[in-house]
Amino acid sequence: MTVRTRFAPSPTGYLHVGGARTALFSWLYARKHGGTFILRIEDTDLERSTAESVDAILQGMTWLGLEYDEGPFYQTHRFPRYKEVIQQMLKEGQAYHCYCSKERLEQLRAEQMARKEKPRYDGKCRHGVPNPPPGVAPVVRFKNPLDGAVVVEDLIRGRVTFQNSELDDLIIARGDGSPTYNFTVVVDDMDMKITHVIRGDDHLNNTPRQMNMLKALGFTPPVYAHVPMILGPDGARLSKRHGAVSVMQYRDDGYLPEALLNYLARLGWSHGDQEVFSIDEMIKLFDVTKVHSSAAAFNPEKLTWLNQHYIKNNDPQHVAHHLSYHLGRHGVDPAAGGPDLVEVVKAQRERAKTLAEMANNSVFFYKDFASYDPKDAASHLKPEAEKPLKELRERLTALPLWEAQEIHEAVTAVAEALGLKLGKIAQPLRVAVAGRAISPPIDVTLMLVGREKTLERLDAALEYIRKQPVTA
RNA sequence: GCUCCCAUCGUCUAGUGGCCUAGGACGCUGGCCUCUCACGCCGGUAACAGGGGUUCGAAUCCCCUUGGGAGCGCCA
Repeated sequence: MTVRTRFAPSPTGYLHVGGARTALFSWLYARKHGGTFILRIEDTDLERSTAESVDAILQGMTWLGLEYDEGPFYQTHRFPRYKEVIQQMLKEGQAYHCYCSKERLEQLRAEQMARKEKPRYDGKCRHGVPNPPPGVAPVVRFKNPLDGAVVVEDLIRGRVTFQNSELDDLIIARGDGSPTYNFTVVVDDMDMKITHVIRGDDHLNNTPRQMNMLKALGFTPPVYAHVPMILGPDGARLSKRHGAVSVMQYRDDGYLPEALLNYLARLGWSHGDQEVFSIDEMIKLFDVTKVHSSAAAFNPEKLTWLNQHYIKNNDPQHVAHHLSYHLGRHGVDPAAGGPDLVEVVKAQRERAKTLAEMANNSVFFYKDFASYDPKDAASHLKPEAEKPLKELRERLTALPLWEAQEIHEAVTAVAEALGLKLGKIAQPLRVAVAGRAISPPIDVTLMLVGREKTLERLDAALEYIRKQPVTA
């Protein structure tokens, strides 16, 4: 039997990290077993579904690299099929028309709540309605078994038993004939021959109903795995007020997709003490069976640590590709001139936790800065820096080769000649060239900035120093 | 309220009856390295929710309590 998994988001917003995690788990499961991963858009809620959300979800999946083998299938395109199955169930007596008004249902619920009972449909129309009230468009309800139990052998939760007496006859088609969620899921999982349903555990309580319908339709239910939800750092359900929950927000904040994937996989799951997993390792080692059954809190610091790890250790070429997107947001096109981006990545990779940070710290390689960092200029571009900088300017101008090694020698030579510590000269130089006291090693920095720009900025700094009012 | 689920450092986790004076990682923190910022390296901090059992022996098995979560829609 070929494994077939699916990710079935409803397009009512962006792809959030919780959805990304269940998508990842489904994808991993399919890849691990040489199966098929299907994307299905559950857009039956016409009110809330939007085309923009579909795009956002697709974009998120693409950025993460979770490519699907089939789909996207849209439930709104499948209404004829749902109608067909509803007719069939009606004909076979597995479903029935219910004429109860919303008012009666509401009252019923209120009464049951008042009696401290679990609110549920009382089955009034289950055995037929002799005189249907005129003008009422009936809904269709599934005839749930009255007794017995449904046992879910959940890959993560283990055996979970539900008594049928706890379940009521759910509505599978609305008054206007449109199918409801729990029903479309059943038909789709059946038609798409889904073998493993990996989804959020908010669906665990829906599972027995879905299994009952599947059985009524003569289909063997798939294997289920309900993954616990993600909590915010404060232990409450992860939501917007915790900050970034959208996958694309993480891209814009400077995270690498593999870092997010690694973090998400490791959240609620582990393989011994291993923290870092390449995609291939995840496919090989990930075991949905070993996912914790308790909810896990999202820890942004650890994600950031992983991101830093990947920035530092991934192929610089790959990092550069993602970095150029962030430089673009600063109005810089690294392909249009300036130092080789890959070299910039190599110089910066150990000093950035995110690509947004790296981009921010790298624009000076490509673009002149408008002003110095005030504090750094005040502490380093002082009169006493004038002499070493002038001296340095001469040596740099005379350098036969513009290489880090030569530059380094020139800088140390000036320091020695003037009896200064390296920092006394490297820092003013750094501020002159980078605009502030933070940059890669000074020789590498100058090398990347280039001789022409370096001398230009050195002159500007000298000029700046001369223009400062002479104070103590 | 009812049904279902969950419970090891602040967080993610290892642990499946003796290897546990509970291990790793993030974070925080002391130190080293150092031209800045960092990286790196060495060290420290901190947990089995509580109570009963079972057992020679329990973080590991059972029960209760407490605490948390989800579901109970003509939403998905």
